[in-house]
Amino acid sequence: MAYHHGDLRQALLDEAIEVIASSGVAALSLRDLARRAGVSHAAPTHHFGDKAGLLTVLATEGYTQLGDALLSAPPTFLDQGVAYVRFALDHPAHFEVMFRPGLYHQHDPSLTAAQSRTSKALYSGAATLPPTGADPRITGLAGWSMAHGLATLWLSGALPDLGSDPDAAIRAILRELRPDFHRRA
Amino acid sequence: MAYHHGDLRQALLDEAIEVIASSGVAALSLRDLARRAGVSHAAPTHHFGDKAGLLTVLATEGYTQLGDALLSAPPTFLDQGVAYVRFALDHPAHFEVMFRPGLYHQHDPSLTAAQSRTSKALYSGAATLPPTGADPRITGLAGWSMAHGLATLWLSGALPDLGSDPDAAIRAILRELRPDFHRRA
DNA sequence: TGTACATCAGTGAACGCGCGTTCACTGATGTAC
DNA sequence: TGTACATCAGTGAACGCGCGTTCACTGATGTAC
Repeated sequence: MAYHHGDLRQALLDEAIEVIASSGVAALSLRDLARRAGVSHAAPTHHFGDKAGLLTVLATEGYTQLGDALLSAPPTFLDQGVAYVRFALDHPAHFEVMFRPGLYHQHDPSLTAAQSRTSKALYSGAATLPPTGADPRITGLAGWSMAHGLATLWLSGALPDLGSDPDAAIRAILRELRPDFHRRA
Repeated sequence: MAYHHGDLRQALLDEAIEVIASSGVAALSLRDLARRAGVSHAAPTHHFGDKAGLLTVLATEGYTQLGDALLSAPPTFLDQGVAYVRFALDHPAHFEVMFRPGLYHQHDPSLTAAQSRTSKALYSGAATLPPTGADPRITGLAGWSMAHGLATLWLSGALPDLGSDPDAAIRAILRELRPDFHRRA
């Protein structure tokens, strides 16, 4: 094996994603990542500074990718909601880390930039719902809560089996917010 | 100090709730609990067998109390939804443990009994919403997702400040599911 | 009322473990001339 | 084309730590007679 790994940084991130997705972030250790990458246990420090540094990278990646997904979906609550839940199911490791701010460097500049971009996209999605007299911020929170709760319950294994077409199930559930509107559309 | 603590079991549970609420379940250790209770570090084993045993007790308590809260609230989606979110905010430690089944003994009989009682209560709440043509199970999941997502986002600190009357904010958000129905009522 | 004995609750020492981080180091790579 | 040198990436030993669990034990409590 060569002394230089080639792309150790990315390899460590990939391993971390795998570990978190299958065993949760609590099971993550730098030494284990190094072991999996076939490298000495002190090597990761070189790329991330410390453990929180590695998780900061994952959180930033997560916010960026979620932002991309939201911005490239059709600008309707339903499509963006599906995109949100899909992101969580497809990238459970990123999703888990993102919502545990205690684990990473919350004030990292590129992290906060990604966060604010994503939260703007989030609110613009809910803004496409028809007004009902309520404060639109309330409507936005309702939509976000619904998508987030669905994703969270799904990932925690609390949901009953939803059949063979998860996307259809997600859509059907989200549609319950303002059923008349979506039926018309 | 007396050799016998008096009610060490409950004292350890109380300390655990405090630690989890303020630092997360990842920060929980049996040795730390023993230290806080002023007792030798091997004492907890005596009452809970192992760490997962202690968390099983917390999860069971949580499901029981959540079930109580749901069953004693008025039988409407809105009231039960508020009860759900309130439970999460008032008992964050229980709530956190409940939805991390990897941490406790999932097949403990009194745990599973509490769980099934609570999930029945949960579905009966959403069943009070007016039918819209959708499978009622779908409507139930929509309502549950919304309450759960709101609680989760709130606890993770992701939400913007919701003002001085949290209960009103919760109600306003949950009302966005079927606004017409609730307005009429 | 007194005594023997079983049971229960908590002790403290020891086990083996994996962890994050620091450190002086060495091998590999790339650049300047 | 060759050489000196700086920089970079990874090594491996060591640090100090807290953890869960096991174990033989002892002090306290309660019960039977």
